[in-house]
Amino acid sequence: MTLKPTDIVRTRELAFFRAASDETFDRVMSGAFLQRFPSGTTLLLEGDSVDFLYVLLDGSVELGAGWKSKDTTLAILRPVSTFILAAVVLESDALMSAVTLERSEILMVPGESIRRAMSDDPVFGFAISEELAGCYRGLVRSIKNHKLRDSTERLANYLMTQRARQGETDEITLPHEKRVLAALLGMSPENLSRAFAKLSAQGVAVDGALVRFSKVQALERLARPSPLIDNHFAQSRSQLGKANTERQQGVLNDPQNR
Amino acid sequence: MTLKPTDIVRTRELAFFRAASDETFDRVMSGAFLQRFPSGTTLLLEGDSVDFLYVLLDGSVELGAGWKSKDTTLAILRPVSTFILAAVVLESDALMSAVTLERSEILMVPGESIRRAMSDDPVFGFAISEELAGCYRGLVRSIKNHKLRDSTERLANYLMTQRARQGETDEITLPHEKRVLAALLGMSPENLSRAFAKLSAQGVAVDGALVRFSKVQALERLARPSPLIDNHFAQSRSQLGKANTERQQGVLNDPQNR
DNA sequence: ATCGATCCTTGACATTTATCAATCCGGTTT
DNA sequence: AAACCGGATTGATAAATGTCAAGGATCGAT
Repeated sequence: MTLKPTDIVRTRELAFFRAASDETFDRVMSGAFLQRFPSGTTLLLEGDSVDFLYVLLDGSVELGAGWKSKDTTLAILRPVSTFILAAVVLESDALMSAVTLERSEILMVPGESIRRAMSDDPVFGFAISEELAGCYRGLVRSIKNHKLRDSTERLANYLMTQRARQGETDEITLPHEKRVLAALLGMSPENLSRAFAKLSAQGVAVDGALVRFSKVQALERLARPSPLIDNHFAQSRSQLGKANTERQQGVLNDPQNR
Repeated sequence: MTLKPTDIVRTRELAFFRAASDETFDRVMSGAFLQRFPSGTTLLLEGDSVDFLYVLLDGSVELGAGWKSKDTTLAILRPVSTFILAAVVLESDALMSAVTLERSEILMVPGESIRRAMSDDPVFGFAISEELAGCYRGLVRSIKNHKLRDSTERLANYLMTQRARQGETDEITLPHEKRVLAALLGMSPENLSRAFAKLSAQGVAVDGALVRFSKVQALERLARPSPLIDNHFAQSRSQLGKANTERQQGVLNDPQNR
């Protein structure tokens, strides 16, 4: 599949590619190629040795892992974002599996190109460090979210985050099926239903994918969002001098979340 | 507190300092200084803006976080290791608190020195990326450990890891108080006691800090350690061509664990 | 030797979450 | 319209974990 100009533009939206010189960028992209996958495709299994950086340009991808017949979702990615960067930098095996949740368009960049560019272009190298640091901090937030909050509190904060992203309105649309959302929040679908039911006391009304808030303050009092866990404390778009590369891994990796 | 030659040597044990040229290393260290802290000292609170890379040279440090009157331990560090590297790279606030668990010796390196060296010395910059990638993968392992295993399984795997590190013997010494160990494994001290009791069926006998194994195979069958979660699958020391920079964050950050 | 502090253990109980089964609902096919 | 399907909900139950309280072991200081 050949690369269209529009794919190039979207790829360059990534903070660490924006930091690269044109020369570096062109050299990295010269070995890259685009692939389209149907929904439900396993892109990689944990333990696979892969030497490509994956760039999700369209669709969505679930990162997960399993052990002893149990499975868990670690993150859901939306465009434009990358995955298995850490494995590429260290030339090691993937620790997570990746499965498409819908038809997806994915750019595959040879790992060697990335590593060479890091060595050749210190600005690019620094930007990769920033990206990795952001991913790391996203994981720290995710762990705190899981270890410090019960399922209802996680849902409440998820709703507050969505609300912040969808414009502080009192009606939002859930971007995933509820069972996917449940996996993302680390609970069973049954418990997600019950968590929604509990939040009716805080004025949360669910109708399919639509969620309406009638008592935002009560919800916020329960959610108690924190800038040290949640990443929606909008540096307003304008004052965003330095790109925020942090990822809300394990809660939602959203391109707005830079 | 002035820097002794031995401190310099120990600091250089860090993979990313070993990668640096002498010139880079000297420049980074020129602004650094050593501090000694008694046990129980809070080095930083989550949310603090700090611009130092902390290098633990002696003692041990607990990284933790809290929310709504709850607290959790994220990792326990032993020499030689660093913390808040990600915050330094991104010039942002700490997401975790750090408290000394014993009298500790800590080298503090100005963040600006690190960032400048990353830009000036691409080899050093690359090594920092490797370090960050290793920390990231350590956190992924930690999340998998917590979401896929129950408390008894986590303890069983912790014991297997310690056994591997202490030389595949059938008697090991726990390196922490049991309540610290409980926090590290994400359970209450009470449940740690019960988990030990359950493992007596697998031939685990506890006597204070001493743990004896009489049925290693049974224990291993329950623990089912995996190279995709646990990091003790010894690349034997000799074939260790490339340093393994991965950190077992949240389980134990051990200097052997490179 | 005794006291006291700290840590560990144990039991009873509450809470949280998962699991299983049944049902419901919306949309599509026949 | 009837049948059907997948996802979502609800209820009942079980398992895992946390909390509270009491008691026991250990160690150091007096």
